[in-house]
Amino acid sequence: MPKENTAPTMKDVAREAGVALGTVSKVVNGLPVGDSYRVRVEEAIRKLNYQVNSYAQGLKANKTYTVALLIPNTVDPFYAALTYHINIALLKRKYRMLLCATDFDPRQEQEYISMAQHNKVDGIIGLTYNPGLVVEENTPFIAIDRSMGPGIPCVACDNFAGGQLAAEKLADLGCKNVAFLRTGSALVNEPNKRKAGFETGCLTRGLSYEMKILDDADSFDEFEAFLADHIINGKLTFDGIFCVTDRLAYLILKVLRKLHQRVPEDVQLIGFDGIQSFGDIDYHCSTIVQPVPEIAEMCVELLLRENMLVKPPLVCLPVTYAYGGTTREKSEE
Amino acid sequence: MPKENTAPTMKDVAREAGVALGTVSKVVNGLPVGDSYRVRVEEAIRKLNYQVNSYAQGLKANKTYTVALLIPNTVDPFYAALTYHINIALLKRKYRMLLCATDFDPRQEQEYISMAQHNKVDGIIGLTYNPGLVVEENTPFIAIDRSMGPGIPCVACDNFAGGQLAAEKLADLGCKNVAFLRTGSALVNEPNKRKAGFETGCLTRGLSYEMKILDDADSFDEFEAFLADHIINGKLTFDGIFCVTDRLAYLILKVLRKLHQRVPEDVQLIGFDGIQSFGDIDYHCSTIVQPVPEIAEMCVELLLRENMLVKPPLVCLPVTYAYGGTTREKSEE
DNA sequence: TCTATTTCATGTAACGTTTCATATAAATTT
DNA sequence: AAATTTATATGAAACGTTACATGAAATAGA
Repeated sequence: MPKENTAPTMKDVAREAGVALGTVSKVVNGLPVGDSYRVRVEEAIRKLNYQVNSYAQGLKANKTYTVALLIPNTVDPFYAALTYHINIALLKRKYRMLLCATDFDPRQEQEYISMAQHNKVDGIIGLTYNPGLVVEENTPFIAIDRSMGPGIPCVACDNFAGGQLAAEKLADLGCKNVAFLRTGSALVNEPNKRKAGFETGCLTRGLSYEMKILDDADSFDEFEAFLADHIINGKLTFDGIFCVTDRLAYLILKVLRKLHQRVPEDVQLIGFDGIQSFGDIDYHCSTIVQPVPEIAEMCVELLLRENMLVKPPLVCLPVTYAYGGTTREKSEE
Repeated sequence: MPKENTAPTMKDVAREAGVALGTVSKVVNGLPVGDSYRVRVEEAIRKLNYQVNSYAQGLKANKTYTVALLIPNTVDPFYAALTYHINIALLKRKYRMLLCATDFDPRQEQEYISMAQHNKVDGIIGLTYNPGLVVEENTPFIAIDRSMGPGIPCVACDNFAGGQLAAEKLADLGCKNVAFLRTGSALVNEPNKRKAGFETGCLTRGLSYEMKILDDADSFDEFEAFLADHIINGKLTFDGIFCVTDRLAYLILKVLRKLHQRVPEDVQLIGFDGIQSFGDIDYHCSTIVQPVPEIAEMCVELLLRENMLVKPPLVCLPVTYAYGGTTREKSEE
């Protein structure tokens, strides 16, 4: 009779089915077992409502079936979307996700990484900004949006192509004079290629352009000063602006409103990331959309891939453009 | 000499320090040990960079040090905020969080709950809407925003007081004729008290009011029809609107704009939840703010409380009002 | 100085799995 | 029909902990 008030164990199943412990283990793991045995064991499992204890499995196998997600927070919509899709991709493979919100704190980032060496997680998917972060080459680590060094794959959207696409869109929509706006000093990360891509797009399409880069994030005033400087006779000299993130686009939209510039009539605005209001209602702005579900799937696939000898240093996934009200659309596209 | 390529175990520490296994265990768990032993063990721990294997601990103690969070997704900003703060509260107590995104699917909700009975998690914090959900009385479960039955505590903000506060604010700001708008058919949940609270507030302050409740979420057209019906000579008969969520307020704001009603000049709008753009920039609308960090802390505290005999059926946490641009403020408040 | 008592480190068993060497029964060969 | 091979179920050991019974050393009492 199974013990009171406790989940049934393999031993209980073995007793119930009248077979040996090892036989139950084989059935549970899909290894070859005589049919009559298999049937009896399966019946006992159903009767007792048995489920394997994956912590005991992990102890034996020296695996934890847990992957840590290192991410600043889950409140920023882009991080939230990544968290959601990575969680789904992991659960699909019977892995748990240990959520490690680092709040951009280098100390916490390093601490969580040291966990991996201690076999507390089987691997890490990390979106980090701390330039001094040390990840040893043999650590099972997948970096998002940043190359961490040899042997550590990086997954990102095609940031260069995204920048280029933004320039082309603005050109298609009739812009002549455009600007690129950026904040953040994280020069180590892939998203910096957005600038280069935009520049290339502008050159290809003959757009005249200007670049404005600030170290501080959310520095409303400085951008206001910059844009105010480019107003002649009440009219902005730019007819198109590409912001490095949707978050920045949100701020710039407010700046433009304050400066009495109409969007998209006077100036068209394109952001980057594909953030949606309340997670799903509509796009904050016209934007270059990152393929978040695909990025998530790729991170998990790479991390759990058996043959880790084949480690691509960088995987770029394609971006798309989405209309979000801050551009003048030619047609229904 | 410790084994190659493997995290050091207690055995390694014991060998290094020249003490018995049990002594190391005691040191690790802060149990009384002779000073000379403690020093040697601590030194060995530092030298080998040892960390306990909490899966082995859990196996022994029949605990997993893991709590499941059942939540529809992490993309909706309110869910994202809860996820973030619950994660922090759990990590603070050395517990892991298993994120279970249910996507509102009753099958998944029930499946994750059955996990708890199988000792795969030590407890569950759940934000669910499925009315048929079965949670047995002895299950360690804390429900958010919904009473699940006897023995299952519910944590929520003070929804009634929130509704009342919204009515009072609108009255303070000079409204005479107000409306309450709501979507969603989840009549089982605590947030329904927002309506009763608002009604009470209106009666107390002598506001005339109207209630509009739709089953479908996000039914832009129906609300547009409703509000259009209340426009006389181009002017809305309401001078104040209370929306059951910030999400709905976002939609209503669009409806009002379409109907050429100015906010807050013609009509003032108050939402509920305290959602901020991009997680932290500014409030979407003037709103009743839920104390999300406190809700998270309370859920975790209740779930992990030793003496679970003292199970309060319902814990209400206080709400506050925040200005978010959709109300006419008298002063700097 | 010798026994009685206390103190505290030791080492073994157990938690729920998996794996592997062993044993048993069936199938094949001669 | 006896001997050999093959197939496959069995059960013990091990994974890294904790808890408890054991025993050795140190202190106190006479």
